[in-house]
Amino acid sequence: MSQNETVERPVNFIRNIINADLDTKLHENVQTRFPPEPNGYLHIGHAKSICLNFGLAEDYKGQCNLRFDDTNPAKEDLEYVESIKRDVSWLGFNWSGDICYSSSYFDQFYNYAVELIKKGLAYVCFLNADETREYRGTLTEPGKDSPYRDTSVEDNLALFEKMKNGEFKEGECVLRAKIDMSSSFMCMRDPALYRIKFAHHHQTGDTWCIYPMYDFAHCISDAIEGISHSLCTLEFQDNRRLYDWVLENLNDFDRPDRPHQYEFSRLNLEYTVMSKRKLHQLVDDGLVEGWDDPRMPTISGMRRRGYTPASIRDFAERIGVSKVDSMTEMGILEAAVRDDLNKVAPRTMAVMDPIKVVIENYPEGEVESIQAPIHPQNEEMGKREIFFSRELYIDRADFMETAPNSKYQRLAIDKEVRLRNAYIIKGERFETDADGNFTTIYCSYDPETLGKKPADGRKVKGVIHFVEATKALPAEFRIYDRLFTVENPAKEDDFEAVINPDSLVVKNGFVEPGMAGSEPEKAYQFEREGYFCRDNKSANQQVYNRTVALRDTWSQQK
RNA sequence: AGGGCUGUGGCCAAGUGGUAAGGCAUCUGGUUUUGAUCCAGUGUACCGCAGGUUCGAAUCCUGCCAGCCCUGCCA
Repeated sequence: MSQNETVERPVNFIRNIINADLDTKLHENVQTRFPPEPNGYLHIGHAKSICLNFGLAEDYKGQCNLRFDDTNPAKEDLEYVESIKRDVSWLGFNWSGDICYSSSYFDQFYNYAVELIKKGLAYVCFLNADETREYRGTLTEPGKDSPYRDTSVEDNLALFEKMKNGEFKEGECVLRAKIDMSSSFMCMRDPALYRIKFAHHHQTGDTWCIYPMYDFAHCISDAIEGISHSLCTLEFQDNRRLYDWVLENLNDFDRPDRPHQYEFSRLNLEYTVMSKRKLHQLVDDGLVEGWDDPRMPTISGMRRRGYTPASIRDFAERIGVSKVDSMTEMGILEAAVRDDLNKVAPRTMAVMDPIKVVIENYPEGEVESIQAPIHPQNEEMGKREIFFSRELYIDRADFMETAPNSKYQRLAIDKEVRLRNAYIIKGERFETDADGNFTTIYCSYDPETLGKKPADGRKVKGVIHFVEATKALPAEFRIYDRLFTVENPAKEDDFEAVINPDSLVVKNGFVEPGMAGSEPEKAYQFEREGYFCRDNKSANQQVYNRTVALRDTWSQQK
C-alpha cells in the first residue's frame, strides 16, 4: 500500500488508481480540478464531485483547482460564476491559487489548433450543420469524408485565421479534427474543435469570435494546469478517446504523465431532478421560488433549508464513488443531516399548530421562569430560560378527547402527560368551536413534578412540548417535503406534472421568546418536531424552514 | 456482432482466486422529561443468468440477459 494512502476515507476505484500511479511514480502528486460551466447553480450532484476532487487533493496533500469551463459565452453568465464560488467556499473547500478559467487559455488553444492544422490533423469545414449531420453517418453506418477534408495545410491556416478575424459568418464554417469518419465512437468522426460565435464573453469580452469546443478545450486546460487525474461523469466515457487523441497529438503534452480522464457515476437522488436544464425550467416556470428555494437540490437551496456543509460532505462520503448507475435514497441524505444537527443544534420548543391550554389550578397572573437544558446530552451548551404560566399552547396533534389505545402517550381527558422541561398536567375538559374543533383545553397540573417524577411513584410516560402563551413569539413555519411525488421524475414525459402539491406547507404558531435573536441558517431542534433554521431571506421575521423532521418510528406503525 | 460502460441483501458500496466489509433502511431488546438521541442485537445476499478452468471463483474464460451512455457548430 502506498504511504500516501489515508485510512479514514472509504476506498473507491479512483483512489486505487491514484495509489497505483503514485506507487509507480507516474505522478509525484495529485492534482485535480472541479470544472463547472457557469451556466446554472451548483446542486448536490456537483457537491459529490466537489467533495471527490477537493477531498482527494486534501487527503493526498495535492491541489485542486476551481476552473470555470467557460467556452460557450452564449449560455454563461457572471451571476453563475459568483454563485459557484460562493457555494464551493461555503462547502468549506479552498481552491489552490487563483480561480482558473478555460477562457484564460484561449490564446494557447488557438496556437494548439494551429499546430494540429500544420500536422494535417485539422481542417476548416464549410458544411452546414445539417450537412455535417448527414455526413456523420449513424450508430450503425460509417460517415463519409467532408469535401473540405483535403484542403491544404496552407489554405487551412489562412482560413482558420480568417475565422478568428471574423471574416466568416456564424455557422458558415468550423474547424474540425481530421480523425476517422468511420470510427465506432461518434465523437471521433471529425469532431468540431472551434465554432464561430459573435457573442460577448463574460471574461474575454469581444476579443474572440471563435470559441473552442469542450472536447478540445477541456483536455488542454487539464494539461496546462498539470492535472494528474481528471474526473468526470460516465457520459464522457466515449469522449475519453478524443481527450487522449488531442493530447497525444500535441507536442507539449504527449508524455506519460499527461492528465488522464476517469469517469464515475453521477448522483441521482430519489424524488428530485438533477439536470441543470430541468432545474432551470422549475425556476423559469415559477414552480419554485428561485434557485435557492429550500426544496431545490441546489447547494444554495439546501443551505437555505438548513443543511450544513458538514452534513453534505458526510453524505458524499456515505454514498461513495463508483461506476454504477444508481438511484440514492433520500434517507441517506436525511440521516447525514440528522447526525450532524443532532450533535450541534440547540434544543428549543415550537408549537406549530397551537391549541390553548389553561391550567386551572395555576395562580392567575403568575409567570414562572424555568432553566431548561440547551442540549440534554451536552451540559456544556448551558441552559436557556423558558416560562410557565396558567396559559400555554400545545400542538393540536398532541391532544385527543380519549386515548385511542394503550400505546397513546399524549394528552387526553383524564390522562396525564409531562410537559417537556416542566410539570405533569392532566386533561380535565375542553371547549370546541361550531365545527367541533378544539379551542381550549382545561387542565390541572401537579406542582410537585417540576424536574422530578411524581412522589407517589405513578408512571407518566408521555412527554409533549409547549410554549407559555403570554411570552411566546408568533412565528411562521415552512414545512418542506419532497418536491416530486415519484421516485424518478426525470423519467416522466412531463416532470412538472408530478410536482408534490404539498412540498411546502406553511403553518403559523409560536416559538420560545428566546428565539427572538435566532440567526438565519443556524440549526435549531424544535423538540419532538425536527431541525429548523431561520429563513435567510426573511431576516426580519420569525420564519423557520424545516430542514428535516426527527426520525419517526411511531407514525409509521399506525 | 455498431461502439462504450455497468450488473454484490430494500438503497448506496467494499472486495481483483481462498471461501461475502461498512453505511442507510428494516426489525428486536435496553436507557430516556424529545415516541428523538444513545446502547446492544437483527439479514437463508442462488455476488445478473448459464456453462467452463481450478483443490478452491463475486473475483479467470466463454456465451447469454438486463440497464445506462454515444449520431450538438452543448458541456
